[in-house]
Amino acid sequence: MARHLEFDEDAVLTSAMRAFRKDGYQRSSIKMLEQATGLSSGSLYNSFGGKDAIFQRAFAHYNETVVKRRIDTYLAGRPAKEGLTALFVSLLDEPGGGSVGCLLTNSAVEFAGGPCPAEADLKHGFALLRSAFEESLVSLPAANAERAASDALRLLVFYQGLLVMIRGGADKADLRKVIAHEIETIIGDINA
Amino acid sequence: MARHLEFDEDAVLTSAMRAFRKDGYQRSSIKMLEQATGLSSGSLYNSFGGKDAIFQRAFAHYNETVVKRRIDTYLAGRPAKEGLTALFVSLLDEPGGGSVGCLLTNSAVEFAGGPCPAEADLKHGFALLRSAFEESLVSLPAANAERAASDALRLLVFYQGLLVMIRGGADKADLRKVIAHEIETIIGDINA
DNA sequence: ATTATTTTAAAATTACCATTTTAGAAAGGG
DNA sequence: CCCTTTCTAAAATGGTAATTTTAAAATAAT
Repeated sequence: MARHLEFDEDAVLTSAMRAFRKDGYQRSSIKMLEQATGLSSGSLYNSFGGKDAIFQRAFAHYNETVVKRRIDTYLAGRPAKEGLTALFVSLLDEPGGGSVGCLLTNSAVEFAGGPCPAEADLKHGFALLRSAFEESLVSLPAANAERAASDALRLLVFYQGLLVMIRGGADKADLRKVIAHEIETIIGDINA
Repeated sequence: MARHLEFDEDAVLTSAMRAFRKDGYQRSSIKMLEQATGLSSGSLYNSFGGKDAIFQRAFAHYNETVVKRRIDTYLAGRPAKEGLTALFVSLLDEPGGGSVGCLLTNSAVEFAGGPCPAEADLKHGFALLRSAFEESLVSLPAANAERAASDALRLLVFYQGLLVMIRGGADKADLRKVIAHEIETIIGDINA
């Protein structure tokens, strides 16, 4: 047989993920991925197959780590209002002021013209968030299943818009107020 | 003196705008812009200066035509609820099912890492929408100026999120329901 | 220790991109 | 009618992209 891989795949995917989050798929060149991961292009191609494949793996890694952790940290076993507010506010306070970027938002926009190399992961990421929002909402005492499903999508729309406006340079304090209003009215409406 | 321009600048900007909306700045190569506009690269460079300049001009054109027309068509002299609903729903029904894309959304995301060649136009486009939303909301009988300003940003966040989710392939009927709920609660809240 | 096999690094390849240059065609003032 | 200016088209340039190939280093079973 032969030797083992010399690098930690998880660490490489995390680095690649960071590059894609910050600069998008197209602007992240192989050269930048070499610098970000510490691997040479030869190793990257040998280990993953190509840029598309690296992106796909990094995207899956994003869903499994960033998205799921975010859901777990803020929503799991917490009252809906408190958890959702904390989750949305946390988007404002990301290291670098949200400048890391959301792979879901970025990819939905970047690949709107054609197919995304991680199409399934994109859909899956959206579904993860939507289900988590829905689960949080149905836990409310006065919850209605059908309405929770619709409001979960509404929160997802709001979530994506928030990330766009953060990237667009909107004022953080203003957005904080907007988050409070949005969540209050959605939950207030359910309880009404 | 010398001869005149042989093409219609407005028509060229409209074509370039369409290309940028559909494929973004980076993916719209000069070759594609040649095909879209019918001009050769020589003429494009001679007339506009370069890709950045074409983008900037196309962006300004987008604000002046698409954004302003949209505001005028749906919000001018109409009750807030009716106008805003019509405006947001119209995003779903764009030719190609919203696949043309919004230059504001796309650019905010595409240029989040660095500077946008049309930075001022990007800010201006956001401001146009935000002011229009605000104006629509302050016209409500029970309006409060401060709250209207905040709710206008909230609508802008929602607007951007909607465009992301349209590009991300969300179900149109579901989004229609979400739009109705969002506008109803914002306006209901003001009247309450 | 040898050898087969894989990893790695670096150079080579191929393609495309933005831009410039060059050469030629088309005005409009004199 | 001519000649300068500006427009257009096409080829040329320089850079960078993704990927492949080549060669060397490393490893693990025999």
